[in-house]
Amino acid sequence: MSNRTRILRLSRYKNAALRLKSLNFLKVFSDNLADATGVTASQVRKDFSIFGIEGNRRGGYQIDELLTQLNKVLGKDKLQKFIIVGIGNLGRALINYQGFVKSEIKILAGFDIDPAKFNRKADALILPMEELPGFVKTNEVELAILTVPEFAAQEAFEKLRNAGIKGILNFAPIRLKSDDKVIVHNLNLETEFENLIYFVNTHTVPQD
Amino acid sequence: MSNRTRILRLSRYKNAALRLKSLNFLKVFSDNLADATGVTASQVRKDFSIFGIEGNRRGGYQIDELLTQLNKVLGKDKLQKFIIVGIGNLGRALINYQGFVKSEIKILAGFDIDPAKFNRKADALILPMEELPGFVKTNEVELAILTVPEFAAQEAFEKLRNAGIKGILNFAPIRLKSDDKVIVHNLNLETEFENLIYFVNTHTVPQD
DNA sequence: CGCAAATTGTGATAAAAATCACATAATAAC
DNA sequence: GTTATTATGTGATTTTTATCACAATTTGCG
Repeated sequence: MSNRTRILRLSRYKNAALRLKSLNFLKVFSDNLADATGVTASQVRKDFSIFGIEGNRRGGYQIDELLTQLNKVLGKDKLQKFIIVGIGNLGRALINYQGFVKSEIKILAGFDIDPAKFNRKADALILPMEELPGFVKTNEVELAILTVPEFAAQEAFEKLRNAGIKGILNFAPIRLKSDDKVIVHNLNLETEFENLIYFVNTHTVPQD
Repeated sequence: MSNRTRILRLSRYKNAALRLKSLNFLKVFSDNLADATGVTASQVRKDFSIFGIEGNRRGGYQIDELLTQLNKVLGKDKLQKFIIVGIGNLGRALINYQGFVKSEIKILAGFDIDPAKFNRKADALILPMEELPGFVKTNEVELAILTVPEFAAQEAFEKLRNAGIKGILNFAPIRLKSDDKVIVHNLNLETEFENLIYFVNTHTVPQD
């Protein structure tokens, strides 16, 4: 009882709660979160109930308490260290992205095979692939982002697997052959574009 | 009978078929596509059947014919023109991304409020926001990508809406208030990261 | 040509996800 | 302190989505 869409919704609730907190709200109700995220109020409550997150009848949810619990469920109560393989346009953008700094996500280093991209400065460390296994071990990294071209994806994936990486966010447009040692989450930008195109062309409104 | 996940799967089938075509395959069976995309063969057939895509019993699907039909359903039988608003790390990466060139997706121009980012060269046109409505009209653009910071998202959205944009791929971490004139597809990278973190931390395997 | 093998297409069935609806509890008002 | 009001939490129900299973059809082979 823990599918992907439900977890995605928990993330959204957390973001909505954070925004309300920044507006000095102290408590929040299921229908506030529902409005902010575009689901029904009972969906919110059901999701919470499945993860044992409780509020007070009539009193709603204390935002601070709620955030603590959501972060705990989502594993954001501790720093999550990533590396990134493939420093093209997208890889570079992610490494420079400032949106994660306030959250518990940190991209420690990038890796590439192109010496022209290497960079030993601490703020945007880019290292040769050969150093990947050592780096992963020393820094106890479990998570990786894969932003290499399609033809290089499977090989890069094997290297990450062998280095002991446990989870990969894969932007390469290919389904990686994996056993269940490594969890791969695929995110294909072209597919997302196509999805939007479909709904615009058919004038139908998807329920997000 | 046309939800988002089903359309996402059609995109994946298309990508898988393209890959097989590049390996000189002429026909493909539902279980090939199933293997390549990680679903069941009957799911593939059911998806096709819902969109009236037919193969031959015993003969499978002719790849060329299948691609034509999938592209038609997905609206990729004609060029889809995008603009992009917000030229930060991610916006710049998408504008420079080469992955779309072979597909029917083209990003015509970027828009920003920062004069330092303006660029009138044809290959990576970046214009001031004031020129957006005119550009959209002249070039008959219906689709946009929104990569501005959270605080600027709602305002940028209104401008896109007023300019006549019909669909928006929104990377800003906020749910935009919209009527049904504009279709908004939200894609929050932090949420995707959190999703992976959850499944790695809980050692559960999501069915992708 | 006729039989065997393989694959589709889809109605029936099962599983999963979302919504409903209401008893239960907390809060506020007087 | 009693009553009225407002939210939650969750079992029951409905809706949606996916799988099963098999008849129908095509292809290949002797």
